[in-house]
Amino acid sequence: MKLQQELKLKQPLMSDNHEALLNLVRTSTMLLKLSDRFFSQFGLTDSQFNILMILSDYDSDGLSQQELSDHLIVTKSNMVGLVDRLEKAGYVKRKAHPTDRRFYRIVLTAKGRDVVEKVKKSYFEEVDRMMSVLSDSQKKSLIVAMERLRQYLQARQF
Amino acid sequence: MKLQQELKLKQPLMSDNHEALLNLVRTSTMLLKLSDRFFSQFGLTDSQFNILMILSDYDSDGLSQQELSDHLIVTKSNMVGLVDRLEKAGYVKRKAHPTDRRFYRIVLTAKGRDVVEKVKKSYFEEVDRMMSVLSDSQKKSLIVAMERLRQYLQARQF
DNA sequence: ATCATACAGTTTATATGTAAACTATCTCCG
DNA sequence: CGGAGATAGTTTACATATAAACTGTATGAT
Repeated sequence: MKLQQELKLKQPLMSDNHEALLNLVRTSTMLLKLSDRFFSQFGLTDSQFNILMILSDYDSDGLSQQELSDHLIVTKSNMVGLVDRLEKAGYVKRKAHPTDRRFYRIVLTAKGRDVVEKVKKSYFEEVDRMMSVLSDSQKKSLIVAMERLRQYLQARQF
Repeated sequence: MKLQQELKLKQPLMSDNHEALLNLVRTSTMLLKLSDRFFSQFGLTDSQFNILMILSDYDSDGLSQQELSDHLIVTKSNMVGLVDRLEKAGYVKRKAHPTDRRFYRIVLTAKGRDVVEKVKKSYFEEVDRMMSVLSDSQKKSLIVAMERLRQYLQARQF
């Protein structure tokens, strides 16, 4: 649906730029809510799943909380609570760094590895269902445009 | 930048669908953070600005908290705090509905109208700067794809 | 050697967001 | 009329997110 209708605005949107940005943000919000609802079946949140996914890619070495924060682009203060809850649920462990006592190494437990393997599969099926309405070329153009935009925003230090 | 590098993943992403979704969400998050940082200059948040924008489109009649929730796709329980803070800042007022005592009508104060007019102009300039790297046809394709995706997700009741 | 500086993690205060249970009010139907 | 159900807003409990101030640890330069 057109954004002007969705927002029930009396006046048309200001510019293509604003319309593109709002469409982007609004669609992303929708996808995030649907993902979160999907993960709630498994007692997980979107953020928690993403952390488990990244850890499963690194496995035995683990990552520090700071490194996890960098991957997910969240503050390290936010990561404290995220890891707390995952640890409480038994999915990850804080292991002491062998030489540097400032660090933890966050690693998946066996339980955590099981959960992420189970959820990963059905989440990707859900993603396929959600995104199936876009053509291959629409998806490719979208990826190119998003990469270009992020590249630009980073380079210009917005 | 490619997502696989950004996420420092050892393994490539699962599918075009997942790559498209992650690009979308990640770029949106970035734009939201930049917008929020922009609004913080004026002591506002992104959500607060959006509410003021919608109210300025409706003006004297105002909207109920439920209607505002519907516009912004947030729960009515969330709207309570948002309106509380805007009221405390003196930007909006809760006016009693003339006939139905369950409702408020949320209206802009003079101060609220001033703020939104001032911020709106420079925000749209900021949006133009942020989005300027995309070509007109990229923006148009993006808008079309996002509308199509939202339409589909709504129709399929995901 | 020690002292300044940098770095990892935590805490606190604040904002946004959800779901579920609650209160107050309204409306409609028998 | 009067009660059942719908509706608007609130509260509570929780998760996520930031910024800023803090603690503890490591490192490097003088």
